Amino acid sequence: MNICLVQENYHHDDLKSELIEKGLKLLDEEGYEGFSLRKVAKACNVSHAAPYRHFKNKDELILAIGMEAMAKFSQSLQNAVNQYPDDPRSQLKEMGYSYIKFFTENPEYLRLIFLSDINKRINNSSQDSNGGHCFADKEISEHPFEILYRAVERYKTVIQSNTDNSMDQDALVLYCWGLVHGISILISRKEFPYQGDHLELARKILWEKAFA
Amino acid sequence: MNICLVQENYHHDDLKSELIEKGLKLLDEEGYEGFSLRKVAKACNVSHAAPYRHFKNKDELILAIGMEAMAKFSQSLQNAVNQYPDDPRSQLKEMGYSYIKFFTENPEYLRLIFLSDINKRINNSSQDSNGGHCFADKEISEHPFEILYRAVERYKTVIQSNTDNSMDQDALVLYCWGLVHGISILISRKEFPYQGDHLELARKILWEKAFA
DNA sequence: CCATCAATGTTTACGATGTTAACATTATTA
DNA sequence: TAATAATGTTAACATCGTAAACATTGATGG
Repeated sequence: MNICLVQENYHHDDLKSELIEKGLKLLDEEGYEGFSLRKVAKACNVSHAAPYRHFKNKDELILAIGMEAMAKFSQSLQNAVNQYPDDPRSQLKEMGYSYIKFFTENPEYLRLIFLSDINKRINNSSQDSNGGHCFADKEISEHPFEILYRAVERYKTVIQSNTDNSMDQDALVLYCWGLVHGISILISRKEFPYQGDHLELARKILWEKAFA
Repeated sequence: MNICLVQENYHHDDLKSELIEKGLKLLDEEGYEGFSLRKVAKACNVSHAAPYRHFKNKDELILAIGMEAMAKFSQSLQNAVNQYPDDPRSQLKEMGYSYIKFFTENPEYLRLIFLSDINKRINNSSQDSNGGHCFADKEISEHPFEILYRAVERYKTVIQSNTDNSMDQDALVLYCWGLVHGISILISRKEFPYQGDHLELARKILWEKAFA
């Protein structure tokens, strides 16, 4: 009955992955508050203590789910950059737009990343041992922040050759990151009252003002 | 023993206020995760079911606490504006700085406002009946968003007379709000890696770039 | 091929929590 | 002063995270 290419685990073929997958689904359906270990276990047809064989506790499972979301996020940002191989300014614009679009389309991911301390955990573990290029055991390109950071670096060379803008790198990164992060949150959480296409408005801001 | 000017309630003089007050304290001390109705009740020397006489459920208490925080926040923004009675640009700069400073100094408030759906609740209730100038039964000046919105309005008249900046009001508000909101979150949650005075960096961004 | 063992899943139990219902007490008021 | 509404308490229940004891299964070495 159970056809599976990679029979990594026995009893339940790769329960670990299924917990993450079903957990992400539960998170989407019931939101962060409605999320519980026991529900995830039930969704996997498994006793409520089974997850403890794969995750130290609830936070560890949420962290793993967050890694999954973060990987998709990184991929989305990287795709945006790749659209403009030789145009740092457009790279940054498109990446900013993707940033906002991602969280607008996945509001629960935003909650997840905000609530769990994923970012801090990732930053810590990346300093530890593996040079910062690994999300737990999930093979992944990069931390979203690194993608953004380097995009800003390239952007900086462009705007400095044109105008004599003297913002240093740190300030510029905080400016760019803060802007897209804040807009993402306001739109995603529907805190910005506006009758119209929020994403279009955001796009206009990035293209015509912030990163123009 | 119990000396109190306003004996609003009997058994326990004004338990409702004390629940909010002790709740805010608990939130500061133990964070959002460590917050529980029963702990708050215990902090007030009251049975764990007593809060239900004053709040429909846990969320309602958290909402009330959030209102309290929001009122402080509004006050902080208003103070910033008042520093520059006749200079819209400086008003916006100073308000943006206060915005960031407030959340940097009260990280738990940020979590609170983010986690509870305070903003949405306020927006809804402000459309209902009272014209948007009331936080539940807490008398308060204004919703922080309104203060910001009107500051941007005034700012807009200034920048349009100087340059021919054609951003419409909505875009400009989202730009300003998103920027300070995002920077607040990144700094408050220590997600922005920087060895230096974060607040100074933020101030520089607002003064020399974003709202210059 | 079988015995051992580690990996994985189950059952049971415990304490904390949110919530409700039934009851008790106090302040207000008719 | 009696009735009533407001407020607080106690008891109970379901859910939850977590841990310990136990069971089962797949892998491994003789």
